[in-house]
Amino acid sequence: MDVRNLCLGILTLGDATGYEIKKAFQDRLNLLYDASFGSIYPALNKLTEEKLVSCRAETQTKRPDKKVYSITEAGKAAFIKELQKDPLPDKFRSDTLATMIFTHFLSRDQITRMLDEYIQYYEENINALSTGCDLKGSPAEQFLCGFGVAVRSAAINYLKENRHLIEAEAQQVDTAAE
Amino acid sequence: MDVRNLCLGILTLGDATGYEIKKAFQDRLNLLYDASFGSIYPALNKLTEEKLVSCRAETQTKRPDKKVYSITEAGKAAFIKELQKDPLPDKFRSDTLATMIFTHFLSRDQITRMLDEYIQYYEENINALSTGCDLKGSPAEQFLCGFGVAVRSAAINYLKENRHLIEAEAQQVDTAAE
DNA sequence: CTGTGCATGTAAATCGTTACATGATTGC
DNA sequence: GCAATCATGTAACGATTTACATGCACAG
Repeated sequence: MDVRNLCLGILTLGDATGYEIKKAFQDRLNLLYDASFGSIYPALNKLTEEKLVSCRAETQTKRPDKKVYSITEAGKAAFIKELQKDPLPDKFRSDTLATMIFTHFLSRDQITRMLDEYIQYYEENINALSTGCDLKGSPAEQFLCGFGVAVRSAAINYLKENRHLIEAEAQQVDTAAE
Repeated sequence: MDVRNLCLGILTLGDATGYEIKKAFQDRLNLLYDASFGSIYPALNKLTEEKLVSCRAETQTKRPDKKVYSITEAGKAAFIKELQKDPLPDKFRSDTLATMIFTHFLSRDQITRMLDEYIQYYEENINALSTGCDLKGSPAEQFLCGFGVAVRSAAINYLKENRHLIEAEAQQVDTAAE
């Protein structure tokens, strides 16, 4: 699923402008996928060319003109076909966790700070998910929200309960260096 | 942290060939970062140019020649400097979860199959982590392993306990369609 | 006799972000 | 006055993957 197909998917939920699609990426696909204007607008132009979406211009007096996109029947069919494909495996990349392999090069304070910030980062994630999903959203979206919260809560718990394992290690290094 | 710096980091743990570094990505950075030969070899050549690693050729009779890389003092310093930087935020992208937003386009069987495969995928992840981290590895690596297992276990639990939320939804659609 | 492991590398293609370009409006 | 929101787009750049190119050894 690339930006192109996700734009198509978002348009199955209702007409939208490129700007609104970008917001949908932030709201509905929150923490799951992000896309910049630099990828959304070209995708939308290409989809229009291929007749998978149609576009009507709305002139506005006090704002720049809008281009409102709607998915076509052909677009809907293409998207449903895309959904049939086997999903690609998840991709996860964490700078913080990769750094932790090399904690022996860091001071205890640095490790502590890194862990604190990582925990805080996950807590912010949870807040963003909770406020974004309370009440509003389809059952599927609530399910996904709950998933995000469950996984991040587990991460926080693990970090809090086991951080001493790598902090203690650094302590020893500090002591040994004296 | 790009491939370049991770190669440097892996070389702080001992000399290695490009081929062995690739394996280290799979073993030590398992599920955290992957890199292909197409990125490792050019990175190693560049690092050699910059004198951050040194390279000695080992001719082998029954195998192609090896190039064994060692990190230099300058390389070690550069890597430690890199570690001081604020880590970039995590990146997570899941095709499967993104697909789930659009479960209303899928049949109940498809949803069930997708969930089964996703759970199985996480279970395989956990097996890979467990076998890879039992006994061997530094405390930091064991900590990371434990983290991976904790997070994935939570994911599996959530999926098992809440899958009915999106499966039930599909049921209703099927029934309504009759 | 076929697949897997060892071993290195290049070039093209992919997919995306960042920065740039433009400009009005509204809230603090 | 300054930041944020609305609104669209292009071009350059970046990082990495994929496919290609080559080749021997060993196990099943």
